[in-house]
Amino acid sequence: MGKSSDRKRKVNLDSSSSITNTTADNNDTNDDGSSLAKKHQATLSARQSSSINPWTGRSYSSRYHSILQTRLQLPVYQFQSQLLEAVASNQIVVVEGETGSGKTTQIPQFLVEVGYALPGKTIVGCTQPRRVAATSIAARVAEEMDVTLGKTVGYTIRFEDVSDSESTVLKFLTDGMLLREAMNDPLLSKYSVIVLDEAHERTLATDVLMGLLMEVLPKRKKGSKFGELKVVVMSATLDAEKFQSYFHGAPLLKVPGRTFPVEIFYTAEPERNYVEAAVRTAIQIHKCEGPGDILVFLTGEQEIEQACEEIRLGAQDMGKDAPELVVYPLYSSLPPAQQKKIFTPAPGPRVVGGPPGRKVVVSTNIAETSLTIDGIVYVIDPGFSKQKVYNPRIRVESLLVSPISRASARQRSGRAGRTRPGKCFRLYTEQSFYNDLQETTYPEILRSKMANVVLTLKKLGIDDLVHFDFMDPPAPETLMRALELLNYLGALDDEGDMTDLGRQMAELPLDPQLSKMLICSPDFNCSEEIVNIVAAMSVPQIFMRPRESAKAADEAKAQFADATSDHITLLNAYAAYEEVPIEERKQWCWDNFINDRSIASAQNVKKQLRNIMTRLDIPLVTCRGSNGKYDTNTIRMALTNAMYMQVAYLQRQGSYLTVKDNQIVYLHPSSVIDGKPQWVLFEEFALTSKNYIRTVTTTRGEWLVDMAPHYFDLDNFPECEAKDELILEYKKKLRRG
DNA sequence: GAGCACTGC
Repeated sequence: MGKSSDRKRKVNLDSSSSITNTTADNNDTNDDGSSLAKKHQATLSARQSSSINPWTGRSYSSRYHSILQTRLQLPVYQFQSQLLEAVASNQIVVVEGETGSGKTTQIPQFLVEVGYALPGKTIVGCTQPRRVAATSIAARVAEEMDVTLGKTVGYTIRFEDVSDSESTVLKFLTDGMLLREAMNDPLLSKYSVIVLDEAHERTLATDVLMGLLMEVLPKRKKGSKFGELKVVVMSATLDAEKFQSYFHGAPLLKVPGRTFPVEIFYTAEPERNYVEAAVRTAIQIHKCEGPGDILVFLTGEQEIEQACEEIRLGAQDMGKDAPELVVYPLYSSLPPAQQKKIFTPAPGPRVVGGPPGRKVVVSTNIAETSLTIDGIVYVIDPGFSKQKVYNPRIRVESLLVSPISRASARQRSGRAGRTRPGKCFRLYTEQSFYNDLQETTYPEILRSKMANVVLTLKKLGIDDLVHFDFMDPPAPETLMRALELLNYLGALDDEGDMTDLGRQMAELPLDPQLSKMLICSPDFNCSEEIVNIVAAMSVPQIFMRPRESAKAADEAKAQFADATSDHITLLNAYAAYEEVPIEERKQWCWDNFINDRSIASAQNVKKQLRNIMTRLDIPLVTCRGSNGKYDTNTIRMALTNAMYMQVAYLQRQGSYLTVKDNQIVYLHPSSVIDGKPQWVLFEEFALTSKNYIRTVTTTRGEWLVDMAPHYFDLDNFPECEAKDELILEYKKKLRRG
């Protein structure tokens, strides 16, 4: 885009509105922060007294003015000029804002109002960890600015881009989406300001973005090719200082929130059974405390359903005269209709003038950040949640019930004070709170496999991973494992440089093994089948198995079963679903114990993958014969080709031993695999009552020897039939030359 | 013979 067209746009903008561009140009090199801020202030005053909306050129609606009145009450308004001054004179500013401060909706607006964005040229971007947040905040802000969603204000999430390159000046997007954009535009050239919201959550994407910004900011100083890039990092209280020091002493602005005090109670003694204690406490509150709803935090579906049942029974025991108590479970795999029930108001009194009823929500961590329930006055916090842990030694990611952090505990108790003063009952001792709990939850980057992150960073042009400035650097062993895997997959060469295959893999929104599987699948003549398998594996569990109808569910699944492969079973179910007419699909899913939300999102993923495949020139070919049957051998070969490092072999005792790590594992009972094959490859470990491997496909020694001769170290193999078979295959291979 | 916390591309 030439300079003259830029100038023209600017002129157009200026003539149709009162927006002036004091900083976005980066031409005002003589200005210091405070004079810029004064200009901003003048601009804002002009704006606020105007009756014409500069973004639309139309008069403001009456709704705009009424919303403006409430906006002006938000605590963040007191800090508007301070913030703008800090942003004007610094590249990075850290904002610490409590809930209710209004920072998320207002700060991005302050920035566009003073001209940081130029329509069609630069925009202000604001990241969110979750899609719902990105879409709902964008909608709210569009309403506040009295503009059309998708024009002046927009959002971008996976599968959905509601923004416009010509007119959008403020865009909300998920942190993962911004990372994707960075892969094609490493200097983030279309952004003039990036607001990283909810940075304290420390999602994988936020952490990578922060490290990336540390590299990008020196290249986006004033006067650089794409102009100056500003960054506003927004965090909840407590760890803002950590962000400040990470960003080399960037100014820190503290914005107070607006919440009510919450009284904290601890138990005198540690509780042995936290579910039972939580149930007891809920009943106790119902008996003894004033009106107000209760929120109970537990760790998983089963625990929650059990606790709900016990609380209902406890309430029944109180008799018909006690006020009514309604109990709702809440976890993510619950159908949306049932999730919405938590918002139904608590029941009224049983008799006119009597004490009102009460609502109890028993929830996973979803209620800690993702969902806010109004009217909660009491919180019960047993102090646990399920957390992902990664063990690089055995290369296993698993879910473990673990103690929460003090930051989480404070977040949970805060849920009691959103509408009025509340109480929080922590089912552990005060001593335990201070001595046993960690201050903050380990960031996700320290609990995850790094293969995908490493691939992303390489694609972003960052070669020196060892010196990449992570806020919390992952363990060297975790990085080593990632580099090793990517080398095995052929994404990185022996020097650690990205290969053409690696570049293609980075384009796909998948784990590296799955990317490789998809890219190489045409070699096995089955990319149509592999894209279905990969899509079905990228979504939550498709086969449902409710405890009360386990047998029927197993029978339904058996119709799709392929005795050699859980992966192909998944493929059969998915392919059957696609054959069903759209209007009958919901019923079909119900009849066949298929999770309809899940399989529908698999279809979305597939659509996206096929678009990328077209772009990368990966042909779509099928191994389906004229009889409609798959050549399952070639599918299993395609699986083996990408997953030979996740292989286990049968031992005499009937258990399996993983190659390289020598872990004893067992076939998961949900597997449809027939008998005990010699060689299996597996998708995941499930560390529960035993070390299970889940989603398993039988493979063959000869394929492994063909596809991954370098991977198998026969000298260190225990004596077993699998080894004998492998040796035989090697000999055959030698003879073949 | 069993259990998927929560996100995201």
